[in-house]
Amino acid sequence: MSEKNDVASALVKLSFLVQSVYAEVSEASGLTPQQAQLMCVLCNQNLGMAQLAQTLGIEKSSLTGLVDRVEKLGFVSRKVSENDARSSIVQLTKIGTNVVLKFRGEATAKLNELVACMPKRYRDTFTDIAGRIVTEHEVPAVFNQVS
Amino acid sequence: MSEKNDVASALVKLSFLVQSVYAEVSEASGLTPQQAQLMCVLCNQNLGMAQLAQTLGIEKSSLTGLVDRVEKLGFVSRKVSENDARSSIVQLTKIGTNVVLKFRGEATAKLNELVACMPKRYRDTFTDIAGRIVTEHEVPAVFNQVS
DNA sequence: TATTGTTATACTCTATAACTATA
DNA sequence: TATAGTTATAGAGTATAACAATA
Repeated sequence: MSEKNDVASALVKLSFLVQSVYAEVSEASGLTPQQAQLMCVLCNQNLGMAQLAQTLGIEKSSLTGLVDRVEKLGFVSRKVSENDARSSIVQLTKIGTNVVLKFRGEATAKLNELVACMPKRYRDTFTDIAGRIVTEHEVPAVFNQVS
Repeated sequence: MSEKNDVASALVKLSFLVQSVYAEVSEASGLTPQQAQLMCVLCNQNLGMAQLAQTLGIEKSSLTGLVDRVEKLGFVSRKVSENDARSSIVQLTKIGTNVVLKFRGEATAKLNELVACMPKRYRDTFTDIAGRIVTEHEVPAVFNQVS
């Protein structure tokens, strides 16, 4: 008995497929997926380490090294908060902004290719349903808009 | 301009949501996601290290440690191939089989919950479309059937 | 000589616990 | 005392390069 019609199986396979695209495009930008995710979060907002860790769903101590490495690449920088001398605000650099925009563009293109084989009507339906699923659950910020 | 209707964005968010469920259920079984994936692949077939590495998309040298750790947990075992003395065949142990079946059951349940809020008609449509997407692309084996 | 698998080494990501500095 | 962030330490996952054993 095949399970091609099993929702769970479809979700898992699809998610691994998308993750592989995400990883591939990250690498093409010289980033790990986690670094790309970090930079995507910072597209919209400059955040302190604590907020950033919470947004990414990792410990502050884990974030320290992650930011260190991306900072060493020159894509983000820390600045001391004006309101609170304890707080480090992390922000994209000029180069970092370009890198993440390129990343987002390429990822979007590759993901669109993934569904390009389907009729538009199907794509719209799929997008609608997928959108409903994610809006009804807590989803980590991973692909923020530059708005 | 919101991008709720953007396919790429929906795909990424959905994939991270599914990955978080996969990770959560793995942990509940005392496994890392990679260990769970390894065991899922072995549900259907006993494989040599080279084939297993290829299936998982990692280097043989990376697989050595991964199998070591799962073997230490008692969930898989290596046996020398009868045809080729160089080859180690990896197989699930009795306990390992129970663990992976439990993992699969819980993951399936949690993933079904994810779409439980949607009318059946929508779920079926979504499953159909997602199934088409993955069948038209190379998807790593991550949720094999026990058949 | 080619293939199978392991070892050595290095790096990224992650967590927990302990710490410093500031509020 | 509580919060922001870092450091120390440990372990998992990964890759590359070099190696041993077998085909």
